Parts: sequence; C-alpha cells; structure tokens
Amino acid sequence: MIDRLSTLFFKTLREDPAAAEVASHRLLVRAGYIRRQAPGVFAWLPLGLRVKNKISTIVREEMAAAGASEVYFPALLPREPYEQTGRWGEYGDELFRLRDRHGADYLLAPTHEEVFTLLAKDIVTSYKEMPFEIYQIQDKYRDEARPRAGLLRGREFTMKDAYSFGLTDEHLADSYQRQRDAYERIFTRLGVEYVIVTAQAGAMGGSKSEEFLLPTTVGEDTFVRSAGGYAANIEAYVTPQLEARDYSGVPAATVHETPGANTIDKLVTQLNKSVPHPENRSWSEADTLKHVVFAVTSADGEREVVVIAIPGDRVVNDKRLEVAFPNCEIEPATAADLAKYPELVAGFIGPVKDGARVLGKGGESSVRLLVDPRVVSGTVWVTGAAAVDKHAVAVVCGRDFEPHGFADVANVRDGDLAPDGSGTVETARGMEIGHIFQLGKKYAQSLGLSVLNENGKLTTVTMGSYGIGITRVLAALAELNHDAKGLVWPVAVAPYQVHLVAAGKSDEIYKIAEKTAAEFAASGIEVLFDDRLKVNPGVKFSDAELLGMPYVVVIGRDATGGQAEVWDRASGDREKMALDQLLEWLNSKLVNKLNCFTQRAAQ
RNA sequence: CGGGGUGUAGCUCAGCUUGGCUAGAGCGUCCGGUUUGGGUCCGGAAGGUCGCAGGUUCGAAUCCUGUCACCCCGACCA
Repeated sequence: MIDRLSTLFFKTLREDPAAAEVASHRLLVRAGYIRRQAPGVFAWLPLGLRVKNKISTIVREEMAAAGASEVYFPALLPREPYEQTGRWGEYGDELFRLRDRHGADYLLAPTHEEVFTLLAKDIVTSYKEMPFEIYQIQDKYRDEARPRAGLLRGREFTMKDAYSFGLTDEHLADSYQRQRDAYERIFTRLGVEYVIVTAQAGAMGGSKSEEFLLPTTVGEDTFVRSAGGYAANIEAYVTPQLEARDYSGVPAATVHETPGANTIDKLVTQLNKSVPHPENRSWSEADTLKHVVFAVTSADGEREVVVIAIPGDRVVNDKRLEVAFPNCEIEPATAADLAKYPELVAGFIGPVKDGARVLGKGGESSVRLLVDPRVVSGTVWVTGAAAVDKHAVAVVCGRDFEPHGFADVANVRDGDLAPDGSGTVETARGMEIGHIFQLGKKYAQSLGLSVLNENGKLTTVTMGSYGIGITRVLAALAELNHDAKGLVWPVAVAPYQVHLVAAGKSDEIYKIAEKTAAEFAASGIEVLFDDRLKVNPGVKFSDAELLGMPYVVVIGRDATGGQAEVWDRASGDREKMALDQLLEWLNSKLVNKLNCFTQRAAQ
C-alpha cells in the first residue's frame, strides 16, 4: 500500500497562518496536519492523525506491557457521578456543561475518575480481582479561560488516562510504580526529554503525586531541581526548616522612628541613614520581616484574617499560598478586614509593641501569626512596631514573639537549599506532559466502591490515576523538532518514514519512482510518494521539507542512470546513491533510529 | 476577568490618519501557452454583504456609537 500525495487530502500553506504564534501551532497548520475549528479546538487532517495514532500506539504498547487494559468511555457523561464526588460544583466554569431536551444536565468530561470508579464498582466484587489497571485514550474537555498556543493548551485534547484499583497501600504503590516505569519508557521511546518532579496532589485529593515535565522555556510550570537529584514543582517545594539558634548575645529590641517607611524598600533606606547595623554593615531587605495579611475563607464560609511573616527580600507565591491553605479561598486582606484589628497598622505591622507581645502566642491579638520556615527561634529581625512610622530593631523570634505556626509560602529562588540536603536548587520552566497520582480512597469512598477482603469484610478500594496528554506531547514534539523550513519528525512518530519525490516529468522517472515506492512498501517502509504530475520540483522539495518526514528520497534527473538522492531531514545531509542500495540504506537507518530509543527505554 | 491588538477575496495583507468615480496587491484557484532539480515565466478569468447593527453625511471600508468574533500578554489552569 503506497500513500500518494496526488490523492492524500492535504494542503500546505505558503505563508504562516496569522492566528498562530508558537512554532508547533504555526507549522502544524501550515503543513496541513491540523485546522482550527474553534478557539482551542482542532480538526485532525490525515497527516496529523497519523502522528497522533503513532503516539497513541506507543502508549498502548507500554500500557499493555504494564498490565493495563484498554477501555473506552463516552466524553458525554451525565451529571450524577460528578455530583456525588462534588466535582460538578468544584470544577467551576472550566467544566463544559450541557442539557438535553428533557432538561437533564450533562457534561463533557474533563477527566474520568468518576465513571472509571463506577465501572469498577459495577464489575469487581472481591479482593481476588485486585489489583488491576484500566485506561483509555479519549478526548477531554475543559473550558479554558484562555486557550492558547494551538495544541499546547486547548479546550479539547486527547489524553491517555489510566486508573488503578487495589485494596492496600502496597497495591497502590505497586500500580503507581508500574505506571511510572511505563511513562519513562514511553517518553524515552518518543524521544522526549523529561524531568520527574514531585507535585502537589491539590484538588484531586490523595497523597503522592509526580509530574513529568518537559524542560522548555515555553512551558507554563515552574519547577526547581538540584544537582543532587531533587526535583519538585514550585508548589511542592518544601523550604528546609532551620535549626533554632542561641540568642543570648542579642541586645534588647529597640524602637526607631521610620516616618513614611511603609514598604520594605523605604524601610531599608531609612535604616541605613539613621540606624547603625550591629555588624557594621548596611541593612538589607533580608534583615527585615515582612508581615502580609490575608483573608482565608474556609469551605464552610468562615472568613479568618491571618498574618504571614516572611523575610523582606521574598515575596508570597500565590500557588504556594494556595497549597498552604487547602480547600480555602485566600485573598489579600481588604481595608475592611484590617479595620477590625487596630493592632494591624498597615505598613508597620509587627509582633511586638512597646516591648509587649501583640501577635503570636501570648499576644493580645486574636489574629493568627504564621511565619516562614526560615523564621525560627533565635533569628533576629527588623519588624514593624505596630505603630505608625515606627519599626523595631533586634526583634528575636522565640524571645520577643512566638508564632502560632509556619506558612511555607514565600517564592523559591535559585540558590535555595533542597529539602533533601542534595545541594542548592535552580528554577526552570517546564511543560507538563504527564501526571501520576496516588488518589487513595477519595473517589472510591464518595462513589461507594468497596469489595470483600480475605476476611469477608467490605473494604474501600484505593485508587491511582495516571495521565498523559497525547496531543500536547504531539505539539511538544513539533515544538522541539523543527527548523526554518518546517517540521522535522523523529522516526518514532513521523507520519511516514520516507518521503519519496518524483522530480521530473519524464515517464521514465515516474516509472522508476513508482517501482521504488513499491519496493519500499513491500519491505515494510512507510512511504509517502509525491507522484503529483503537474507540480514543479521546487514545490515538491519545499513541501517535503515542510511536512518533515525523516528521510526524503529524490528520484530525478539521475534516475535513468541508476542514481537517486537521499536527504536526512534532521541533519540536512544529502547524498547520491545507487537505486539498488536505497532499500538497504534506509532500513538500516530506520532500524537504528527506532532501536536506539526502544533499547534505551528497555533499560 | 484585566490589559493590548486585529476583523477587507480561499490564504497573507495594503487602503482608514485627511470620507469621493467601478475596493486593491501578492499567493492560491480555473483556462491557454511556457518551464521541468528549488515555491517557473507570459496572457486571460472567476472570486469580497470591507465582522454585524445603528448613526453622522449629498456620499462611509474610512468618522461616531454599540455589539460580536478572533489573536497576544496577564490572572486562572485535576
């Protein structure tokens, strides 16, 4: 079977589409792989579909090897299961909701935990059937506030989602590890670089979670990693707790006039003018303690004002803040919030006033004081003095005030310490291409999935969920593999392995090209044959480069003399070769390229 | 949701500031010829409610008001 450009439904664009900004989007549209249907929604043309299927096939092979069975759910689902787990409401505007003619609510699934759980409930009744994993490759729908970058962040996207079911934590750990191993093999076979970072399970519930990130500046996630092997996304990074220090030599705190110094910046300037530093150096932002006030609204609607103190040279990171207060709405305190607590003097908030404790344990204020993990007993700070235009110097944690607890919400910087002692971390950007979760019993509990154990007792099932963004990986591959002329697919996912161009109009050339294509196909090579009669060679060459097959074979002016030309799309190398050597050469190249990744994956 | 930008032919865009005859170009498409290893060249043709609605004006792609859509940055993103 030879696929021919003369009959293939495709069209290349001479110019970049106006709406496409990022390379993957631009080239996939220009080369005729996808077409935009609506914001964040794309139609798949034959070439794009082939790439998508190749990625899916690799995922299927590795899922099978990991012991997972493939199933297929509808994307259109009824409201009830999602109502039971609370996600119908929690998902908010991001959920595509619709209504049938009877007025019943439906949704386009953003992810399928609920129905997988219910399927398991339907079918599995005994511990003897545990553990097991099932998965599907399906389209997911999320009504993104702002879809962007073509396939990289769409509203419809294809995802492999697997779910594991077991009775014990050991089952879960085992399934999790098998999926994790499969992911490593999948990404290696695809030729995608990845970093596994510990992540925050977040609203998915559950305990352990890791993300597979592709390091790239176009990525939307920030993560940190150390040379010693620590890696975590920015939400999951844990600041190492410092040891308490001896503060016996620290003089008593003193209060200084700091008129108008309601920011850290102004404060440091004033200190350097009027207050000598005990160590005879300049004051810096890191000497100060910044008190930030937030209003935390819990799930039951109760609004609490909280003060968080972090070193003055840091800022609060919103994502880390969210993690610190799970299941709560958190926002900066309003003027109305502050008005209720006169001890919170905007710009001059501090734990101590006139030597008396204000915030923290033993303080008069009812407001909770949480501090950065770097603020431990014995550390010395400049803080607000809880009075307008006044700051206190040499305020010692553990002596002058005692926080209620810690809040690890400050930003992470290059050079911060990794919590596992593996050195300092550096920050980097990454794109999430896979995510694995140990969900635990959350879904099983709310949907009533339990089975009989060895002792005949009903036991709630423990679950995991494991996702790979198929279409996002496709876009990432395009993003990583292209040049000025077009796409440059790795052999493992290229729509065809060889692009055969008949360059010339003579019958002789076409006969030879036809015969060559047939030989390729017969030996199992996936060949795309540019047999278009009325197209100039220049156009065919440009198309071949834009479409991006790994190898281009040109049957042209030298064909009658028994010669062809082969191009290596990635390296740009071109060489003349006898027609009867083509097959052998290509086969060895293709086998090598495929093997190099599969073998690496097998290790 | 906040900020910015753009809507004119299948595609990429010009024209709009300063209103004026029949709304343009390149590419693509179709026809005839030409060329055949780098998006050939020549000639001809088809193709547009100028996003939509309202207003100002003798006259609106152009000015005004409203509205819709799309793109980009940010917020958001199991």
